[in-house]
Amino acid sequence: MASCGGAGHDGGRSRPTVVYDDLVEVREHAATLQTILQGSPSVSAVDARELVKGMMAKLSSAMSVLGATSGSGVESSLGTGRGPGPGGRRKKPGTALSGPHRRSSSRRRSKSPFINMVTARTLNDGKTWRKYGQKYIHASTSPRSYYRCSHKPDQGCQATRQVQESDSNPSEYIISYYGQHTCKDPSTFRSLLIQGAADAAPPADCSNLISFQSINGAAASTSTSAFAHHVVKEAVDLHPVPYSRFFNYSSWPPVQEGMSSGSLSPAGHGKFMQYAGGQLVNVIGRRTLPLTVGSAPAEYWPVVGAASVDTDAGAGMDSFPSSPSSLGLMSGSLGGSFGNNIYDDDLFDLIPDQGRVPMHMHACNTRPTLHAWGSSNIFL
DNA sequence: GAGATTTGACCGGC
DNA sequence: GCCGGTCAAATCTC
Repeated sequence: MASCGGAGHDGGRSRPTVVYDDLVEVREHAATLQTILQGSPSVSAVDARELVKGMMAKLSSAMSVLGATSGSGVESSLGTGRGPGPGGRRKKPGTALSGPHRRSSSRRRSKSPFINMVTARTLNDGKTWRKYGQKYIHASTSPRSYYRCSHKPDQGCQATRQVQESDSNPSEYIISYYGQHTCKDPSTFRSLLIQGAADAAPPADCSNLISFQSINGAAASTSTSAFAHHVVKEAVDLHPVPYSRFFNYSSWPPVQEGMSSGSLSPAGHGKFMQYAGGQLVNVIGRRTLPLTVGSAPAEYWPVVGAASVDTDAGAGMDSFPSSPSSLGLMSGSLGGSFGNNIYDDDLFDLIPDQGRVPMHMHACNTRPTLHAWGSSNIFL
């Protein structure tokens, strides 16, 4: 009964132990791969392939374990929180809910599916949220705040998010999103656009949109691109759907000196934007191969720096195109293939171009562009 | 007064 | 029994 937590998995190891061990191993492999990608001649592509294979297997194992707990497990070690915001109740009288106030209906409903987790510098992501709870969770020095969409009462929007201060960087928040916005708030206009543009039947699972385009837009003809292709193919082979939906290859091994760096834009020195969880995520990487599969917190990829979001009190969402359509993609190469899958929102990759525009984009003065979703893109 | 936040209690899953 | 997610009254801000 009480010990049913994970005894059935992997020789009696507890579930957290299994996951942790697997992830540690993946991290080690990733580090090795980083070395390979940085041009170590002593390791062949075959070795890299084997490493990737091992990583995929471990990740699959970890995910299968986490899958049972759906969402709650992916944020196991979130950091510290932040004190309550301005306003609100100052003190609580000694009222205790008793007798007539006691609630009888079920309080714990099935949790909305985990959508995404991002690191942000502000809590404003362009959506309107209503805080409904705050709690100090176990082993955490600061509270976790619970928000639901403000439009839940009137439109039944089931989107929720959990906010906690980043452990590594107190100025940042780790935000986990659950459930998809179904409200028609202007802030979710992008979703409506996507919906409207979905005339053409999308692939069965658009969340598996992948781009192998190199970050500077150059042809993906290097061995690195080939490798990237292989990485994703491995992922697909091993984990057709959930894998790609869970992991974000945007942060995949930084491709550095090894690739055709000559054409790399000085301005494109490693930051690019990604749309994640309804937010524009400023992925702080280096010459990262913008290989994107689904959505997932960048921190799952230890090779690259943390992702962060800066919408700065909403200004970011106001001044920055918040959807593929607003970037002119709906009628472009994307066509109608950007479907109405609820995960599609997370599927486009934004990278800086060399141009500079007065667009509000934290730590990135470059003009965001989308990858040329063309023949190099694959629907899985 | 309306809407948002705070916070202790409640409740279900593990 | 513990822990985390949610409820809802009390309270605050505008």
